[in-house]
Amino acid sequence: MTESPRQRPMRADARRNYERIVAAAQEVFAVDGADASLEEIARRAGVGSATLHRHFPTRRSLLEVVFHDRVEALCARAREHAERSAPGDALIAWLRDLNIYAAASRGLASSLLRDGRDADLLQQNDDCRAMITAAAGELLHGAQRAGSLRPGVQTEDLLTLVNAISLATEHHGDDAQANRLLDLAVDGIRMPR
Amino acid sequence: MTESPRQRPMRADARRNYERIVAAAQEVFAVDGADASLEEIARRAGVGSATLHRHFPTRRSLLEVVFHDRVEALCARAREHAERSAPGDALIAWLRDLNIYAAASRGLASSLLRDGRDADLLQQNDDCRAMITAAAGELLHGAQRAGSLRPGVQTEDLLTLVNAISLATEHHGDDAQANRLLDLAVDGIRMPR
DNA sequence: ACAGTAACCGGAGAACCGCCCCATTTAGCA
DNA sequence: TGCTAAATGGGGCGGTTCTCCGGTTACTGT
Repeated sequence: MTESPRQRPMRADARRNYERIVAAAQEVFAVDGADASLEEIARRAGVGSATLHRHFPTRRSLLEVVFHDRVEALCARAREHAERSAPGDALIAWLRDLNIYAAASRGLASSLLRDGRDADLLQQNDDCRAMITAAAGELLHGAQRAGSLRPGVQTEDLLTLVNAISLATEHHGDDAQANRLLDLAVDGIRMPR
Repeated sequence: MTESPRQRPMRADARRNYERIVAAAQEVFAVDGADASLEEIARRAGVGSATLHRHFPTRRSLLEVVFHDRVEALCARAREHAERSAPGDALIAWLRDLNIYAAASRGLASSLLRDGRDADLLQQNDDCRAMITAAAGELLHGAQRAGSLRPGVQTEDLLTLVNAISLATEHHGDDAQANRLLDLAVDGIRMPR
């Protein structure tokens, strides 16, 4: 769905294969999670593995494209929450959305967020991460201005924490646990004094 | 260090290889993390890969043995905390220990905790997990009796949460972040009302 | 001391994986 | 229509986990 307009408009056959790969990846990732076999994706798309690797040099770049739309939807929800709810509630509600999304994506968000930093190959298409960070940052700012958050909470940390919860729970396939853990993190383990 | 006393006492050569493998695994896991190549471990131990797989049918069973000692030390610290500090503080302090331990172990605790549940092969040697759960459970009970914890906090959830933080941060190699995230989880994201 | 036997070993091989080279095909322009 | 640069994908390489099985070796009972 989302193509990258290079300098030249991309040849018709290239475009066709590109889209086939994305479609296949969508299916396979949904079933096997983000660590699915790229070979299998190529096979199902009916292209050689070399073609897949040419279009998507890294696994991450493929994930990026496959989930661009969903991430966009998620960010749209952030805006909705911001309009509908009080700043503090909006952030919390959206964190819940994010958690559900990540859990449903079988390690995807995890993979997207995880090596955002440690990928030395900077400046690779960080689209999804950037969008999520932006959405989170805005909600967080609002909540902070309204005084609904503990001071010193960083956007980066918040995202990593939610991501951590998804990472740890997705293997259990246990959505309820993911929600419990988020509640725990939101209100804290310790009794407020 | 820790051998499993089967029905028969294990032949001398078997014992020797077993220990060589554990020693090699210790080194290799420390360098490459919990997903290190088993082949490499066998190579370094000077045994065939079949021998490794006979002694340790799963990667997890190897990790189990390699980190038994460290986990024991960690549980000992739990007892120390329980004696020295107020129940609530003891738990929090120990969670910090656990977090540091997990971070230092390069994905080990993660791997140990992660598939504790989803491993269908029940009744495989769950030693480490059991020890940690027991230690955590005791501290948690104490803290709960003293009223220092929010009600409804489960041992399982607590461990998973700390584990999640380690999982998410270890790739950054950023201990400071791990600590910040734990603080966040302990006191909560939201302002107490 | 010396079998005999059961336990143990490890090389080789099957079935995967990601990644890349490069001879071949093909789309689009003139 | 014919030329050229772009795109393709089979097949190879080096890696993984895990298993089979013929050969070796440590223990045991006489």
